[in-house]
Amino acid sequence: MSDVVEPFKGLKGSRNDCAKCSIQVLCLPATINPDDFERLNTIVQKRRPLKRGDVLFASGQKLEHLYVAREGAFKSVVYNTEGDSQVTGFHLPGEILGLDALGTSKHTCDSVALTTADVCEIPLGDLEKVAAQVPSLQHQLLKIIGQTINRDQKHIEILSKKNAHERMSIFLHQLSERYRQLGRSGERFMIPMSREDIGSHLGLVIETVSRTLSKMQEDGLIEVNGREVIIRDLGRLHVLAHETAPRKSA
Amino acid sequence: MSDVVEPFKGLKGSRNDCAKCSIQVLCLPATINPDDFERLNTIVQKRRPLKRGDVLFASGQKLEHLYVAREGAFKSVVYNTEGDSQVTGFHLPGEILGLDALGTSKHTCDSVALTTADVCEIPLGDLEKVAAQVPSLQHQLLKIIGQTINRDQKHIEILSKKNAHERMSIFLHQLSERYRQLGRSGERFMIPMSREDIGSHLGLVIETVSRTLSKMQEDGLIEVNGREVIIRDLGRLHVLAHETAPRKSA
DNA sequence: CGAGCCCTTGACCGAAGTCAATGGCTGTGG
DNA sequence: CCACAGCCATTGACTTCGGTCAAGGGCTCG
Repeated sequence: MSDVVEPFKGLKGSRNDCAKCSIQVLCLPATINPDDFERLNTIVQKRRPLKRGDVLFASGQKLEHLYVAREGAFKSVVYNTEGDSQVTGFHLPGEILGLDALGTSKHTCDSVALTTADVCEIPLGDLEKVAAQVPSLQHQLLKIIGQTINRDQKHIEILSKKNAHERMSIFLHQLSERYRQLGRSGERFMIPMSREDIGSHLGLVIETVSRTLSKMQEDGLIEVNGREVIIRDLGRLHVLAHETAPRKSA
Repeated sequence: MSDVVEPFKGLKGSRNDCAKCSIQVLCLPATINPDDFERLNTIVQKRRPLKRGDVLFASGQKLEHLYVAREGAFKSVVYNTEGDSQVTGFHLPGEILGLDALGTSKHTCDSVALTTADVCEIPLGDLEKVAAQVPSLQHQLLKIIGQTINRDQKHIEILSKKNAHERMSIFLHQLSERYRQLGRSGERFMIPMSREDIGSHLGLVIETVSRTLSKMQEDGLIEVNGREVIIRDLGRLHVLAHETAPRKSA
């Protein structure tokens, strides 16, 4: 299922494989020398195994660690007072979790495992200290955070301008792309989230998600069977996901 | 029009008033000692006056500085290939501009002055260096960035769950709150942006923005006259903006 | 004082939400 | 092993919010 986090064959003496993982996220493509590597290594404390439905951190909790997803999938969920929820993002291996709390030092969302999952834990205080000593790390940290901002802004764009079919195309295309980059198949995969989660994330109701998937299947774009998706026409999906087909007046 | 950026009466010897301004944003409420202040002071290079429509930075430009808005208002706009645009955010005095470029080192949006405006300029490279030496500054920087992320996520929530009336209520309420915090009136203000800009930001067309404002006026919630807005019932606006009145199934 | 914006208002229409029925799966207990 | 409960997903019929199209009014600037 995952030969994903297996690089850094050249680096010996790492305390655990989790350090490799966080290094991969935090330092690539920045260069890092063995000394600095070891320094970062010592602060990546441990990993946590989680099972489906487990909460990695909950809204309101004090920010103590950042996490790097190693394996499995997560969703970020915010709850309004009435208990209705909103999925603000999905997270796959190699992505960073916990940035939501940087602003207030308290988490603003729940992070929930969608599958069996596994993360590395990096105490933020320690990370800040090391970052202050290792310029490339500091820079890379800012970069990763910046990418999170870019992703959010892209999502804002989608939600304010795209219709249901476009949203689903973009969603599937992004998912495919992320799996591909993880070295898995980008053409055939199990989606880890429910229709409900997808709908919440895309600002659609579950029925619309379902109908849209059926339509895409009719059109020969994909094949769906429950949580299994096969992309039949990746080229066309790419076009649909990127074309400037505005809903609402441009 | 603005007695906004006038604090720090106790700090003498600052090279320019712009340093005060950026200090206010970057270091409050963190403590900073005079030495560190002076160090930060030296990197805040200059300020730029802009007039309505001027572009502070454009999409694709290399990231060189962060900016702190001192006076006036800005919008962030992204353009898709076809030239249709999307307003991703509005920025008032005291807010930071340019974070969009942290991820790729290139700006991903245009920042356009909506009014006569004024900013401080902080070279990012220098800022990183000083931040590495001043832990409280580094921490504060992360905090501000985190707040940007939180704001984006809030916006995502609005766009995926709120109807037109709720969006406008939230928009007006936020604007009122921001002006209040700047020491201006939160009950009577000129909105610096066009209906077009508002609509783009909220995922609505201009006609809907207009109609909704008219409806709110009918209801005695506000008074509108072109760009001038008077909040007539701030309490009710607050309720409308915060109540959990879901569009789409909770 | 006329052109060009920006904004408002009305009439109409369609995409997506709501409500409701049905059809698998999965797991549990008799 | 079957039956039944509880999800989750699909599909259809109907409704509605907000987008589209069109006309007109008011400001500003040249």
